[in-house]
Amino acid sequence: MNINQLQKKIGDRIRILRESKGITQQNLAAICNFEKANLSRLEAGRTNPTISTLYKISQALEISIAELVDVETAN
Amino acid sequence: MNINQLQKKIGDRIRILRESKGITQQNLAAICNFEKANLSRLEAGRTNPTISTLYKISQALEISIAELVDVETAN
DNA sequence: AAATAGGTTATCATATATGACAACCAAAAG
DNA sequence: CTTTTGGTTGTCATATATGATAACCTATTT
Repeated sequence: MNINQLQKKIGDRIRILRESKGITQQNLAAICNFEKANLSRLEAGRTNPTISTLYKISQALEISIAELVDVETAN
Repeated sequence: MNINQLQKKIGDRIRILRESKGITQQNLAAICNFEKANLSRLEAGRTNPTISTLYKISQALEISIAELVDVETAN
C-alpha cells in the first residue's frame, strides 16, 4: 500500500464513520473546529493528515485514533 | 488530552516499540528511509507527525498503524 | 423560480513536518 | 586515553497541511 492509497483509505474511513453517525461534513467540521473545505479534502484522500488532525476527528466521532486509522484489516 | 500530550505519547510509544524490537534509532530510521534526526524529534514528541510518517514506522516495526497509535487505552 | 443544503475545488497565507547536514554529548568499547 | 556508539539539538530549504475565503455544482426545498 503506497501513501496515496493510504490517504484514500483514511479519507474513506472518515466519510463512512461520519455518515454512520448521520452528520454532514459541515457539522463534523464545526465540531472539530475545522475548516469545512479541509474536511472535504481529507475525505477525498487529497491530503496527508497530521496525527493531531486525526485525533480531533476521532474525538468528534467519539472513537479512538486507533479505531479511526484502522484501515489495514479490511485489506 | 491536548495535542502536545498526544505527541509525547506517540513519541513514547514509538520508542517503547522500537526498544522492544531491540533496534537503535539509527537502524529504525534507516529501515524507514528517514533522517535519523527526525526520528529523534518524533520520539521526543517534538513534532506532529503525518499519517504517512506513522505508516512507514508501523511497517518498519511490523505492526499496524492502529497498533502504533493506540495510546489512549492506557489512560 | 429562488433559496437552501451538502459537498467540491481553487487560491493564497502561514506554520511546520521532514530531509539534509553538522555539531554536540554521554556512555561504552577498544 | 581515544574511538565508537547511540542519541540530541540546531539551522536551513522545501513541500505541504491547514485555515480562510470564495466560487461553483447538484439536488432538494420553499
